Amino acid sequence: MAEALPPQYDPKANEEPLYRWWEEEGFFHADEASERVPYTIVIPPPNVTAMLHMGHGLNNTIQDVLIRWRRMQGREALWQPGTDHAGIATQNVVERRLAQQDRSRVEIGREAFVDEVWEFVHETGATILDQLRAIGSSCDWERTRFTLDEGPSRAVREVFVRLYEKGLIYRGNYIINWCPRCLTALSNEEAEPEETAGKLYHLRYPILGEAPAGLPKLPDGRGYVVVATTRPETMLGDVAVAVHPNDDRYAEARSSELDLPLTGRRIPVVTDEYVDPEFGSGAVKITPAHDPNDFELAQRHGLPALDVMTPDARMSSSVPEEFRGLDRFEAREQVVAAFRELGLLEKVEDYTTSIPHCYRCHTVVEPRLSDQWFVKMKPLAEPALAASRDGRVRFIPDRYTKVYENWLENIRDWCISRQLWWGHRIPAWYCRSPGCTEVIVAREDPTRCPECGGTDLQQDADVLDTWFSSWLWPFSTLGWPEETPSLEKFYPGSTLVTGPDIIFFWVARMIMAGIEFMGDVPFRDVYLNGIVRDHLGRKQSKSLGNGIDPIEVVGLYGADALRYTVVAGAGAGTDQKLNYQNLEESFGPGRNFANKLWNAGRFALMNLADDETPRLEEIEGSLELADRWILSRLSRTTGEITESLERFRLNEAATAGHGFFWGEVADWYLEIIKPRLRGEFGDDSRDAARATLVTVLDQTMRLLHPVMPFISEAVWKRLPWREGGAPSLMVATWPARQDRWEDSTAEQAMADLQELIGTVRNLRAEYGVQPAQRVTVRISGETAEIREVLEESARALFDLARVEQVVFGRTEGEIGAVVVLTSGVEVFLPLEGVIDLDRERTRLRSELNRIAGQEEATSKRLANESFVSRAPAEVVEREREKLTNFAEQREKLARGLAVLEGSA
RNA sequence: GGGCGCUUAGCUCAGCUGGUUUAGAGCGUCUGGUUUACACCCAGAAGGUCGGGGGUUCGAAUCCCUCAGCGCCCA
Repeated sequence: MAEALPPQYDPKANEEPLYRWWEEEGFFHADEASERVPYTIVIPPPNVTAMLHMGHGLNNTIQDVLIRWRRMQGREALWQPGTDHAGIATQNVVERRLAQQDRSRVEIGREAFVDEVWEFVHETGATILDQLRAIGSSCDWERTRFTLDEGPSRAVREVFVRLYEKGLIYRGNYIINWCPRCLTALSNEEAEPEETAGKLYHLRYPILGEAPAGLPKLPDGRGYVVVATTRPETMLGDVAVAVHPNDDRYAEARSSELDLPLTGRRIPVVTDEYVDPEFGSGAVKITPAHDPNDFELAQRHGLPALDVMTPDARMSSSVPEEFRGLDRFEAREQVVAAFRELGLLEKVEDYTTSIPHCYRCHTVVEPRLSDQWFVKMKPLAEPALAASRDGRVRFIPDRYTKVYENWLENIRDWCISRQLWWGHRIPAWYCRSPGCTEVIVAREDPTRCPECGGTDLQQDADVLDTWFSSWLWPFSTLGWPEETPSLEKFYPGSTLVTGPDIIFFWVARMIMAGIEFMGDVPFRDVYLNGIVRDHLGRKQSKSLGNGIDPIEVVGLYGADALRYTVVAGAGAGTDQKLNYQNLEESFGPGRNFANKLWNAGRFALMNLADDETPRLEEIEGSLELADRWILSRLSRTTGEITESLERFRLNEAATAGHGFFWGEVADWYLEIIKPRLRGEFGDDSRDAARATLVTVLDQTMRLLHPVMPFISEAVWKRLPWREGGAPSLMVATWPARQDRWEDSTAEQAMADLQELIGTVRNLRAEYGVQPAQRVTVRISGETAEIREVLEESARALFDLARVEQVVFGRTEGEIGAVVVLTSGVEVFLPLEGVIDLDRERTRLRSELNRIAGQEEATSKRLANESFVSRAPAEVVEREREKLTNFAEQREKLARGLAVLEGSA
C-alpha cells in the first residue's frame, strides 16, 4: 500500500532522519580491513573555530559527490574529516573574548590562557563539523582528528626531530615577516602583498669632508646624496648607502662617509650590483634590520644591523630620545618633519606599491630581524617538483601545474616558529648551565643536558606554524608515525579538493611531506575549486555582509538544493556567483528539482499500487517504443554522467542528470505511460510500463545520489524493488551502461514523435486553439518510420497534443496550417474558420525563406570543390542529405503557401 | 615587470580534441492552462552578427595574432 506522501517535498522532515540512519548503519565508515580498492580524500581541515560559509559548502559538496560516487562504484571510500587548530586565528578569537571580560593573555599567563583556548575549542570546536553533516557530508566521523590531538602532535614532533637531525631544520637570526599586532613571525606566504597608496620620500644625506664633484651641494657647501624611501622612519637604522659600482655619478663619493641626519652617526657609501641605478637617484639607504634585501647586502659587506623598533613596531631605545616610543607611522611623520626643518627633504611624491599585510589581521607587516626556526626547503622541493613533472600528481584545471612548479622552482626557506601560545610547542631545549650552549631537539622531553649533564633546561617558548601540522595531515590522520593498518590501506590518497589560494601554504607542502616521510605523494589528483562570490563578483566577506549562510539555505531550501546549485554552477576551477540578496533566484531551481524527484516518486507509488511490480527481465518482450526509448536514453545518460565525473566535470554530471530526469523522464516518459499504467492497454502493456518505470527511477536515483543524496534516497527506498537489493542507496551499485538497452531506432522514432507533438502544440498555440478542443491532424508524404510510430504511439499524440484523429493523405484545397518536419513529413492542421490566413501566409513565407537560406548555404558548401575533396567523407555525406532534406521541405512549404495564396 | 584567466540571450552560465543541424540550459519576460505526480507545475513564444579587428582553414564561438575591458597570481 502506498504511503500518503505530501505533494511537496519537505527536506526538513527527510534529511535529518536519513542522515542519522546512514550514520547509525555505519555507511560512512571506511574499513581498513576491506578487500575493496581504496578511494581516499582527506578534508581540508577547517579552522576549529570557524563557521561554515559557502566556500566550505562548495568545497565539501564536491568532495562528497566524489566520495559517494566512488563508494557506489564499490571502492572502500574514506573521507577523512577533522579540524585545524589555526594558531593565530584561534588565539586572536580567545584574546578578544578575554578582552571583553577585561582580562588579557599576558595577565593570566601562558598556562591559564592555553586552558582557556582548550575550553573554547571544546565548547565550539564541533560546530563546523555538525554543519558539514547538515549539508550531507559522508565523512567517516569515527576517524575525526584535530591537529592538536595526541596522534597528529606526535607526528609533528617526529617530523621536527627528523628534519632537524637531517639538517633541514635550523635556527638563525634572519629578517622575517613580523606582525606587530599578532606579535609573531609569519612565513612569506602569510604576508600578503596588497597594493597600497603611499609616498616616496627623497631624503638628503650630507657627505662628510670635501664635496665630491658631480653631486649637488647644500647651502652650507656640503655635498649630499639623495636616497628615496617609502619608509623614512627606518633611516634611523641605516648603516650605509649603496650605489651601483658602474654608476659614474657617484664615482667620487664611493670612498666618502655620510653624516646620517638626526642620529649623529657616520655611515659609509658602499657599492653593490643589487642597486638599480635607474630607480630614484641611484643611491639606496641600507637598513639591514628592517629590510630583507638590505639585510643580504649588509651580510655581503660585513655591515652591522641596527634594530630600531620594538616588537609592537614602536621606535626603540636605539633611536634618539625624541623618537623613542613613537609608533612607526607617527615616527614617519616626525622624521619627515625633522628633515624638512633641516632642509634635507628633497621632495615627496605619491607612490603606490605593494606592501605585505598580515593574512590574519591585515596589519602592515614589519620586516624584522630575529631568531627563528626555519625549514630548508630546496631538498624537499625538488622531489615535489619531479612528482608533477612525471605526472604522479595532476592538477585540475591543468593551468595550476605551472603555478605550483613556479613556486617550487623559486622556493625560499620556511619560517616555522610563531611567537604564540596556541599550537605545537617547539621540541627544542636550551641548556642553561653556565658556559653550556647545548640545544637539545628530542622526541621525548629531555631531563638533562647530554653535553654537560646539567638539568637546568628550558624549552623554546615558541610554537610551530599551524601549516607545520597541516602538511602532515594526509598521513598523521591515519596514525603515522605508527605503521597502522589504516595508513597501509588508505595512503596514498586519491584526490584532494581545495582552493587555489592554498597551493603554496598547503598543497605543495603536503606533497613535499608525503614524499619525504611516506615515500610517495599524498594524492594523485588535486582538484582546485573556484571561489564563491556575490552577484557583483566580490568575494564574500564579513565586513561586506555579502555572504550566504549555507545553514540558512539548508533550512529554507534543503541540503540537496544547496548541493545541486553549487555543483551545477561549478565549472572546473571557475568561480561562481551567488546572489545573497535573492536566495530564491540562486537556490529555488535546486529545490524545484528536488520537488520534481519527489513527485515523480509519488506518481510511481500511486500507480504501482498494490500488485507486485514485475522485474524488467520478466516483461522484456512487451516493451513498447517509449520503454525502449527511455531505457536507451538511461544507458547513454549513465555513460555521460560517469564520464563527466571521471573527468571532474561535476557540473556536467549534475546538469545531465537534471536534463534527463526532468526533460525526458518526467516531461515525456511519465506522460506517455499514464494511460498504460491505468491499464487502458491491457496487463502486458501496464506491466511493461511499470517495470520500466521502476528500473528508470531505480537507476536514475543512483545517478543523482552523489549530488542530491537525501531526496534520491527518499525516493529510492520507497520503490517496490531495487536492483541488487542494497540496504541504502548510499551503498547501492553505481549504474553501468547497458548495451542491450541502447537503441538508436527507438531514439529516432521517439524524436520523430516528439517533433510531431511539438509541431502540433506550436500550431495550436499560434492560432489560439482552445486547450480543450481536440484537433485532426493530416499527415502526408509520410515515411514508413513515422507511420509505424503513429501506429504504435498514436495515443501519445492524442494525449500530449490534444489530437482526436490522424488522417493520412491530403485533401486538396483545404484551409489550414502546414508544417514540414525535418524528415520531410508534411503535417497539416485543418483550421478553417480558426486560422488567420494572412498570419499563416506570413508564417509560411518566413519559414520558406529560412529553409531556402539553409538550402542555399548547404548547396554552396557542396559546390565548393575543396570542401568536397578535403572534408571527411561523412561530413560531406551529411551535407548532401541535408541538402536533399532542405529541398524537400522547401518544395512542400512552397506548395502549402501556393494553396493559401490561391484562397481569399 | 612576468604569468594566468575571463568577455556567448536581460541575468547566471554550458558549449570538452574546430565539422557546417537552426549556438544550448536555468532564471527572468510575454501568451495560454483546475490535463487526478508536481503551480516548487504544464504548454507555447520572444530574445544571441559568441567583446572589437586581423589571420590560419574547405570550414572558427572553438586554433593563432592583436586591441579593449574586467579579474587573479608571482616579483
